[in-house]
Amino acid sequence: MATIYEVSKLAGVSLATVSRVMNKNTRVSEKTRKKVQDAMDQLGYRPNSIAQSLASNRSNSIGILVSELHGPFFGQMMSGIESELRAAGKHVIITTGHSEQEKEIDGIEFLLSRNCDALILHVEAVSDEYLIELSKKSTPIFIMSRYVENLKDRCISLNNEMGGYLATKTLIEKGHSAIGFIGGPEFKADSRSRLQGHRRALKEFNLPFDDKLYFEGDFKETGGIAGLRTLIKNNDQLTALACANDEMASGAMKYAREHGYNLPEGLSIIGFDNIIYASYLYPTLTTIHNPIYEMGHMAAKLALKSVYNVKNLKIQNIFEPTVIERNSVGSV
Amino acid sequence: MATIYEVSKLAGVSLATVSRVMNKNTRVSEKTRKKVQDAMDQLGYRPNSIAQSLASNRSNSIGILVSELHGPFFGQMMSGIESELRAAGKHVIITTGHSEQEKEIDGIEFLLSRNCDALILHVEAVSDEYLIELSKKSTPIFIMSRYVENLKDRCISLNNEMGGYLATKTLIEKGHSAIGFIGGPEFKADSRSRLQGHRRALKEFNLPFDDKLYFEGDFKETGGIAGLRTLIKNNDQLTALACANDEMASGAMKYAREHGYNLPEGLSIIGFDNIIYASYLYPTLTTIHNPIYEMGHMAAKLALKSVYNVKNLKIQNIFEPTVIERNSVGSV
DNA sequence: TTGTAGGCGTTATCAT
DNA sequence: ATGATAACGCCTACAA
Repeated sequence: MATIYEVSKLAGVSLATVSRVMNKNTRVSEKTRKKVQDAMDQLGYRPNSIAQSLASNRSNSIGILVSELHGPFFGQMMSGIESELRAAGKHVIITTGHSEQEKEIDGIEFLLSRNCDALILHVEAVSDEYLIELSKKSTPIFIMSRYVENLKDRCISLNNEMGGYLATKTLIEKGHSAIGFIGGPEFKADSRSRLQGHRRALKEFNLPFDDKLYFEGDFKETGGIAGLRTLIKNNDQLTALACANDEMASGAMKYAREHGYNLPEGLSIIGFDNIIYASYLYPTLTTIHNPIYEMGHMAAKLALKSVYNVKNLKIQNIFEPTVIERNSVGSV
Repeated sequence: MATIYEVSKLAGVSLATVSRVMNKNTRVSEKTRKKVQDAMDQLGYRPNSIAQSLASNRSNSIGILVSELHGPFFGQMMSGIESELRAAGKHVIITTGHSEQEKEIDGIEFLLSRNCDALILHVEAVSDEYLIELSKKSTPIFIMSRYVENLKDRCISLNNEMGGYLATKTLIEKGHSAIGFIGGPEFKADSRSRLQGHRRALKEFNLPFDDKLYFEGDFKETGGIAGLRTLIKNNDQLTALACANDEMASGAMKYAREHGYNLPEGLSIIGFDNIIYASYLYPTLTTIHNPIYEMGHMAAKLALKSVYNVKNLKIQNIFEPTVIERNSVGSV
């Protein structure tokens, strides 16, 4: 790879001048600019961004930490962030935390060591305190899909409580009263909020919260299967089920169908997230829309605004969920 | 952030010694090692990997280029690569090409400029010649899910032709003869191979290939919908449909159901890829398994072996597809 | 075993 | 407008 030195030699100018035409800020005469440009083209010169980064303490790249690289949720999120950033000429460096504290911290430190200009984090295992400490360091951090009070203007999150509320309310309004709830892992704040919303809806309609109708799932298909099996065992009067995400809803649908339930007549199911294939399921899944792609965009905008001083960006920190009515919920 | 210089000062040793304890290769006395380690801990020292990379011309990270960050296919692929690499202490830098030549090249140059030790590419728009040229440069490249004859030992790919063949053969053996085929975009090599396999199966069973029963889709749900609509218009005797990927199969299933077909009695559908939610569909989708996660693992192993000299890794360049029988294909 | 010093490819601060 | 030259933080011969 050609270096700036060879370019300067071929163009007959100094290193500094070459650097100047690359970073089209300072003034260079049109004539020398052309000379340099020609030399660059001729040598097929590409700046070494590592060296740029070391010298300028700027990398034009933003670190992203997600729990997993697969799955519709993270896919949408990463896409949202990347498309916005790429349009602004910035790059992303993605790494994973696997929902484990040690790996999350490890990932963050990797990103930091790569001189990222900012970090966009979707972390689940790390504590609020850790994030607050981290935010005091020089690299700005932004938090996706999690609300930390002390860092609220750096968080882009969904009103999960409202989502949980809407899900259960939707079922109640269709006449259901024996409603099961399959939640996510309780160590995740999202899970707790969604459950809380469920409880609020029950309360509002004077329905009791029954431990026997609650199951702590894993946000995966298996959790939906195990959950429904358990809930049915606990209460065979069950007519409706709210799941804290669509994967679990899909698992529950599968279990229900395999055990002779007609959907939605025999059992109404509502999901959460509105992941891409919710509409591919049969019956198509009624669910709570989680605008994660838009939230990714917004996190990117927030970074662009506060790190690169891009102007005219309106920031919205909290997104509201909406009900997507499809065919998996029936009236009783 | 503390630098190596501060560590050396605090520990009372030279820069070189600190560097040595970091890169635990050369010998350092246990005593000084401990001194240095203590100084590091005390300062919360983290090496700046940018500087390391510039100085050593090694980044311990591997660049990955995928078409999109979302979607089950790429998710599985990235996960496969990342998990293998992470276990070996290497990191990934992911970027996207969006199936456009310019963006793919742009992405590759970004990765190159970040001093990646190797590149794992899933490129669709760039030419074989470009890849061959690229492979001559100093950064090794490995190619996912695409077969380039001159670079065959650097390719990890699926036998797509066989997959296409198996899909159609499966339908024929269930008694179908009026078989539609919704392919992927023809500029993609995968699409062409799958179509070719379809034609081979037809030929083997003495069935003619009929232009009216072929539709060039887009590998998305919409392609399945548009495709089935067109094929039905062209031939109302259609009893079976092979789709070049599961997304299109899912679109076709949706269209079919909305137009009064019973599945699979009225229409048999087979997909391709066996993406995660193929088994969530109703009826569960019979499809061709594409072991993309394993292929990701293998690409990572290939990189580890040839770039970092990791031993005892068996490399398999071509993977064979298998038929996954579920419930979307019926007998006629 | 440990230290010295030059170099990695840029940027940025001075001069000129 | 352009050119020297010192950083940036680390690695790695070469010396000691």
